[in-house]
Amino acid sequence: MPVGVPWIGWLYFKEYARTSELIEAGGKMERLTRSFFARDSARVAEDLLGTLLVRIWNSHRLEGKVVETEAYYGEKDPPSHAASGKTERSRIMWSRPGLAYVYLIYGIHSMFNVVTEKSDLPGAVLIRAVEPLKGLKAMRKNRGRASRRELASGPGKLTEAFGIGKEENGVDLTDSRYLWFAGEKDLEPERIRTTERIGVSEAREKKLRFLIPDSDFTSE
DNA sequence: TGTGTGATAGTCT
DNA sequence: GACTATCACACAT
Repeated sequence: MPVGVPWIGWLYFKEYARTSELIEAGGKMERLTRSFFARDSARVAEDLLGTLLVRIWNSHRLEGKVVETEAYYGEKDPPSHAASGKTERSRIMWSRPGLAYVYLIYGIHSMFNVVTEKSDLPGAVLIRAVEPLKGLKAMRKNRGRASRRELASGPGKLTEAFGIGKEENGVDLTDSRYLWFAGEKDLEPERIRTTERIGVSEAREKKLRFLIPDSDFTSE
């Protein structure tokens, strides 16, 4: 047997144990389950505010409080990727609720969404900003020397800080060891402001952007 | 700069 | 006609 094999096994075990340790570090927060996401997109977007985005990245546990989201629907929602039917990229919006939908915009920025609604009904919620709580050092490794406010106060910044890219597309957030949402059983409902979505030219009348108005960590 | 779309052209049958 | 490949172009949660 090659000398390297036991080493690789040992490293793998160490990494597994370290990840398990990081997963356990959540305290009283419980992972959000499929039924949470299998609802109307706007309700999910609203209820995600105040929950925790948890990411295990490079043996670090990163946490951020969700402070800004946007809801997207299907055929009758022109700005949605699902509006023009299934494509190679957007087909995941029809899949199981609770999966991550990550796509590239402007060829550079990854956008992190979670699939909503019942299976076969397209829908998603874009996570637009989080308040960095844990793992700020690791986030700065990804983002450079950014202030706490600047680390994740926008959809592209957030994915960069949390190391979320196209590899995370299709990840089951109700099941993954590396990426999920968590919330307390009876989370105080947040004070919420609704506005029109950012960067959409159609369906402006729909107020489908949700944010915590007194947070310093939204994209405004 | 990746993705989707529409135009055009080529191949199969 | 059906299907595929290539390309130019517009535009982007």
